[in-house]
Amino acid sequence: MLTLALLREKTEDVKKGLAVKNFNQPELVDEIIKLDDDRKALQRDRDEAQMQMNKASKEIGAAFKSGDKAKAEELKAETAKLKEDIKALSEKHDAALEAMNKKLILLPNMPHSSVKPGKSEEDNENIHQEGEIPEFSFKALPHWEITERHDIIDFELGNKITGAGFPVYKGKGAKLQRALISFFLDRATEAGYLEIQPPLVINEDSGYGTGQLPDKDGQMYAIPEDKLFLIPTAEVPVTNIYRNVMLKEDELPKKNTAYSACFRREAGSYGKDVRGLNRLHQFDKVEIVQIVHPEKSYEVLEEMREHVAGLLRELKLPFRILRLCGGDTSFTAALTYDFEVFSAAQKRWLEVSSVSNFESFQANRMKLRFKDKEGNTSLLHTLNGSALALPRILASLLENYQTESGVIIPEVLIPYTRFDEI
RNA sequence: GGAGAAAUGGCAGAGUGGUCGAAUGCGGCGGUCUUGAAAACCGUUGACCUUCACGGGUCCGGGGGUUCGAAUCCCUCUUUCUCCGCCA
Repeated sequence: MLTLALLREKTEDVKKGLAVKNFNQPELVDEIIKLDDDRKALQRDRDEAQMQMNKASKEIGAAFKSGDKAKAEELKAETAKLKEDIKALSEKHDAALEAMNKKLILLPNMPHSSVKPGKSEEDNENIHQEGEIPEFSFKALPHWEITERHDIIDFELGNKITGAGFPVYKGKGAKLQRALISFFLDRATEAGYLEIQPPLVINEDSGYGTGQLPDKDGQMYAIPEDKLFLIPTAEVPVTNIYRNVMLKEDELPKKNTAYSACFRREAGSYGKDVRGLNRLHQFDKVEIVQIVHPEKSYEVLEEMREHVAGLLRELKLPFRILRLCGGDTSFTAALTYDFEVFSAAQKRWLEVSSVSNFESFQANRMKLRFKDKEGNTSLLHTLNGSALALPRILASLLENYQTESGVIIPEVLIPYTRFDEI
């Protein structure tokens, strides 16, 4: 959620920024400011009435104490009108506040100045590419054939137990997955992140805090009976650790990492994109989250980007980094880098990580603030990134590292898998 | 799942209808003293909204109610603790 101060001070800049994100209701900004003006006027009136009421109550109390019952009763009669006024003004005030908030949460985050306009993923900017794309002297198999040949991931079995998009990992497939999780968590720990095991189920307040609610609930699996949701990413429970929190400046930065299963309904997905491990309803991911001083967040974004790049380098997977255009940058993000690995048999780039700076957008919703040395409070900045999402890493590992007879395990993973080929 | 008790400032813990945003202690910050530190002593120490400012308003787990007036009474939800039951 954008701050009212920003809307007021930089009204035109905000409108321009939102246009980069293809947000087409600039008039909302003016409406919000107008509603806030109304609200302030109503608050002044209500506070004035409340003050008189408080004064009268004290006088009544004093009258009773001094035994002047008649005077007390007289004063009491006078408060009736005040009471009505306060009630009416309060209701109007609350209505204006609610109307304003309803509109305010419709505004997406402002994009960073480096974000270029654009409609979709086609307009994303390729800013970096490295690693060698493997060549095969034999016919390379897509990962879903490799997994079937070696019986390490069973998609059919998942269909039986749950439905499409819930594969069953078996034997070396399960172990390779576990190895990757441990590898990623260890690297995050070495980089100073505190490992967290969060709940996989969240309440409405948490969904609201990170922006999945109120209007993206269609992407989450819900448990309506308990008003709970399965997490779409560990970002949600981990960032919500800091909901309604006041940190001290010297506690910054807060660095957390978490492995979790992630659940996504992926309503509207279809076609070849969903083949094999490319798009699942349940998948594993290691997430990194940082809560930082507002002046440091872009520096930290680069640090996180470098962390993710380092993982892919160690796995020796060819990858590229995209700076997302306005249209593809999520509602809550100011700047996002996507990481894609090349999957050698499908001959496709697969998204394996998304690293974003949310600036104060989430912090404002969550009331996540810090107190500086002068005692002033201000909003913190939040960032997160996948480091990394497992299924597509697994897909490209299987495809890129395949031999005619099997799959070689990347060297850095062997201490974790304790086998060197499949 | 059943029965009971509780939820107050960073922490501990008073406060059962009236100048209570809240005693006291600890902790934090500033100062006196000291070569320095400790101890002692003095002062200070929550958030939010509003105002150019003075000031005003709100907040004692969340929500609602009674009352001229609620931390205090009532309803409800949540959480914690104790006992019983069940259980990885």
